[in-house]
Amino acid sequence: MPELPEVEFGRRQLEAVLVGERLTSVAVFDDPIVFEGVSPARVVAALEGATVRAARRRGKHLWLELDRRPWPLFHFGMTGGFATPDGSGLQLHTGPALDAQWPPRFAKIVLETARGRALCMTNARRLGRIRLRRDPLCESPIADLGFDPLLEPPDPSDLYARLQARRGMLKGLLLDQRFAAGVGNWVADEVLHAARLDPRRKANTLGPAEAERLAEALTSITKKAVDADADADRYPGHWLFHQRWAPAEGLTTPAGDSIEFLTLSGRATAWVPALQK
DNA sequence: CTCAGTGTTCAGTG
DNA sequence: TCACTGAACACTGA
Repeated sequence: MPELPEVEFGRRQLEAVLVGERLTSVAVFDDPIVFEGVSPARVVAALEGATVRAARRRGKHLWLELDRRPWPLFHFGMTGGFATPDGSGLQLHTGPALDAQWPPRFAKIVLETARGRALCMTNARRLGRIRLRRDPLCESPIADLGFDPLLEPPDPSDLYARLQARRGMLKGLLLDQRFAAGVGNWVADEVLHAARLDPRRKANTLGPAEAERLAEALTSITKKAVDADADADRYPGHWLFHQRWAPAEGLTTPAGDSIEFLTLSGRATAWVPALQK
């Protein structure tokens, strides 16, 4: 998915549909990959009858706080999202848009509540994971995450110090979840675009002023995307986002600067050489 | 048929 | 051990 903005959208879905509700029916689709070998029976036993207290997010990870443990964790990998029977929900890379079909294609788990609400997680490419943890913040994988730009806006001088200790390219560093949690491929490019930094720059070559621009961009880009409900149509028109998905036709920004496309740190990368140094 | 792809992990290297 | 790179994973849709 699903990067920080889309995952936060998912958290709000969980909150709106499930918080305060008792889970009366849990249907699990047998998938040893998505469930990491945890048996369907164990997942059902953990959730059925429990009441949802809260929906939390850190980086690209989501979890539900229940009135008993363990708690379920959700990670989407590169595809999927949550869906409800009314056909709403944000689905990424799952092919056809949600339709009347329920549960939808690629459903991995369906949760139903005592008051008749329902929510389902889909995951077409099976790179996502559903896990059970007793204390998510203190256990892998969430315990290994770096700062979340929304939950813990980085202090510019702290960020500068951490950049000094890194020799790799900014692009690769931003994608490292132990460095900054929730930054994915398009967010990384958008942040570097906003901070006017070349994605190939080595982290330890940045000056304090550049580190400050990076810190500011990390919070402002993620905040704006979340405020727009991860709806690309509501993202500011000058964002690189609008051009990066169609390189063939969008080789320049609205301002007329050319956009460069290259694979960096193994990911498709877009930037504007005239602006990003 | 081939290939890219909004993520993560692991093996290999320095 | 750490930091970094690139391949692998699994699957859909163009």
